[in-house]
Amino acid sequence: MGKQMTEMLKGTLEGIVLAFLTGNPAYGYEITTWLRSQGFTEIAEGTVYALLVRIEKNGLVDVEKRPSEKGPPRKVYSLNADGEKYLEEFWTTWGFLAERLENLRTEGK
Amino acid sequence: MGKQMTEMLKGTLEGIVLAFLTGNPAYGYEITTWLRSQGFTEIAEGTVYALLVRIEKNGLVDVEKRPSEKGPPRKVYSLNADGEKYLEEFWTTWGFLAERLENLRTEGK
DNA sequence: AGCCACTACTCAGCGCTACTATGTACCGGT
DNA sequence: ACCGGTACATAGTAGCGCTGAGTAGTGGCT
Repeated sequence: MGKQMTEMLKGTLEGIVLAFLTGNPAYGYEITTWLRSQGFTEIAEGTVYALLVRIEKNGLVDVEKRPSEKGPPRKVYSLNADGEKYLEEFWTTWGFLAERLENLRTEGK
Repeated sequence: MGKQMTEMLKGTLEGIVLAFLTGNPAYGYEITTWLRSQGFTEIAEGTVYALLVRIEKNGLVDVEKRPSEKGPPRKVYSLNADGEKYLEEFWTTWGFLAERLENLRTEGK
């Protein structure tokens, strides 16, 4: 993956996943597949699982184990109240940053 | 500083500084002051100087030492050809990310 | 003279996140 | 028996921004 993208994903990947989870419970493998379909073709599986462990530990998601038709049981993650609040803050932070950068890109300075 | 902002700045702060430097040579203290005026009130001085050392080492900027009216001599940084190229790639990367996030925010998924 | 504020740069050590690389495990088709 | 697809896990690494401290020069105030 490009080094720039790797660095830029820090902080944003978490928001992306939480946003995807909004009203849409999903499991790790599914999230990875979705990310790839969105153009994040080089995001490693391990990265996603590590992120899921983290947001679970931080209490942003609820987890439910479900048997799979194929392969090992799935861990289905869904956004809880704390996660929604955290996601709101994420959008605020990102909104500020995006606005500043958009200004820089268009105006020059 | 908010933890989310800290993480999100990784990768983007560099681009912000490089963008500021476009056609506008500046020194560390000046850049710090400008960042604060842009709303990045909590970015530490040390962070900026470390970033400047890094982009200099990576050959993205040229440096010129100039005496100051007040205080120690200034190190004035200006974007060079490699820096401009790097900045272009930054905008491409950021553009992709911003588009994906904007979709997520508005559409839902 | 002594003190303080502002200007200006430096550096060691830390925390966090994404990546790399590898391993485990279940199932179906051939 | 083997392979490919599904599904999860984890130890170790690299990179970036932050913390906290230090060094130095200038000018103003008392």
